[in-house]
This record gives sequence, C-alpha cells and structure tokens, in this order.
Amino acid sequence: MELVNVLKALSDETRLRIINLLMVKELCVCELEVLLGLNQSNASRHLNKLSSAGILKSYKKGQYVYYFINSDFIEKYQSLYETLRQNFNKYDILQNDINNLNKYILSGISCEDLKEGKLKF
Amino acid sequence: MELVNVLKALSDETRLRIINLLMVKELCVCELEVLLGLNQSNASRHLNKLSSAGILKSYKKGQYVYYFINSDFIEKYQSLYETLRQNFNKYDILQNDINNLNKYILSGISCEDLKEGKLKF
DNA sequence: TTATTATATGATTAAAGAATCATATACTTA
DNA sequence: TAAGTATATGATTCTTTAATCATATAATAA
Repeated sequence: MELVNVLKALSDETRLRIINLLMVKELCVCELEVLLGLNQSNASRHLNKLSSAGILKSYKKGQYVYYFINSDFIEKYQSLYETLRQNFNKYDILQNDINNLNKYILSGISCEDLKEGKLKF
Repeated sequence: MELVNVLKALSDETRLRIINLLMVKELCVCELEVLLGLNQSNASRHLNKLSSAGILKSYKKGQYVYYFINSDFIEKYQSLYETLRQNFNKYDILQNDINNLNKYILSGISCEDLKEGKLKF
C-alpha cells in the first residue's frame, strides 16, 4: 500500500526535521547537513527515502542538489500535510531548527561558509 | 516525538486493516483474528502497539477484550484521521475487509461461531 | 589537468520491528 | 472444581531500517 510507504517515510524524527525545514524553503544537502547536524551519507539516505516515497523532489544546480517538497504530494495528501504543519508547531526541536534556518537565511552567508562553521547554532 | 510514535504505529498494513475495521465498529481480538486471518499472538501485539500509541482503547467484557478507536486520538489528530478515512477507500484489500465484516454483522452469528469457521471469506 | 567539493551508493554493522511458539492469566461454563 | 476459551506476554527468530565507513561520480575551481 502506497499509504504505508508514505507513513513509513514520515515515521522518523530526522526526516520530519528535514520536511519541517523544507516547508520554509528548498535546501541543498549540505545545508541540511549543517542545520541538522547530520553526516553526509546519512543526510543523503534520508532524502532518498523521502524522495522515493514521493514526498520530496530535487534538482541539480551546479554541484548542489536542492530538495523541496513535492507539490503533487501536498495535493494528494492534503490532510496529511496539514497534520504535519499543525503538529510541527508543538515540538521545540523543530522550532529550534526553524530558528537556525532563519539565522542562516538572514546572515546572507553562502552554503560553503555555512559548512565551514561560520555560523554558531 | 509523540507524532513519530503515532506515525510508526500507523506504518503497517495489518494495523491499518485493523483501524479500517474499527472505524465501522468496535471488535474483540478474536473477531479481528478471523476477519484479518491473523494468529492470536500477532493480533494481540498489533493491538497493543496501536493502544500504546494512543490510537485505540479497549475494555473487557467477560472473557473478551473489545478494541475501539480512541476518541481523544480522533480529536487530537483530526486531519490525520481524515487522511486515513480518505485513503482507505482506495485499497481493495481494505474494501474487502469491510465486506467481510458486513457479512459477519449481517449474519448475526456469534463471535464463537465466527471463530469456528461458520462463515466463509 | 589536478585538486577539491557535493552528492550518491555499496558494504557492513547495529538497532528496531514483526512473526511465531510456548506459556501464563483470567474468565466462563460444565 | 475442572476443563475450555480469550487474551497477553516472555523468548526466539527473521526481517527491516538506520548509521557509518569507504568509495565512486560529477561538477567546480585552481
């Protein structure tokens, strides 16, 4: 059942943290690595799992791969998406991730600088 | 995160089949066993998982334990519940389970007779 | 072209989850 | 009270998933 695959893809804290950030804006793998404290391989695998379930899509821009929430998913699973949006407000860790993302966006620094630790979280 | 636990509990075909039936009416363990072709231990464990996540509740009536959907869950996770309701229509296996349940209800036979195989699915 | 960087993925290990068998408990009925 | 039935749960095995390390590929920059 496709529904089971979608629910499985969502049943992981790290992946919910990824979706939470991508609800704000599309991000490349290395941005997610730094913002969420993941190692490269792990980040890539979680993104792959979400993509396989149809929840994310991605495109390549130079050496970077940007991930974003698949609008077909939002449309097809409207109420599930709504569930996520509503519940994400409730968790401090997710709020904190958003704060860090905002700090990063406002800082105007590049993806490379982010990775070099030019921002403290 | 509680949300992860809830999603995990839902990420299993057998458990979705259980919820699908309980959306129609509360059922005891042995009814679910027969209707879904589960063995006793397995049925009990899946029900336990759903209960632990707050999705089901149960009460004992004689030697039977009846499980039903926790109204607190429906209220708290309204849009998630809605997702389930909407998606359950899409899967033949779930429709078939409902048909069997209706056959059972209409037959008027007892839980014991059901278990003895007096109805063919 | 060479070195560097971003990403993906094979292989391995570790951890979690599901299925099954055996058994315990509690209730019912003879 | 004894036998039978419904349910739960310990112990075990099997399967799935997650994390990690190492390496491959593709793009960029020197």
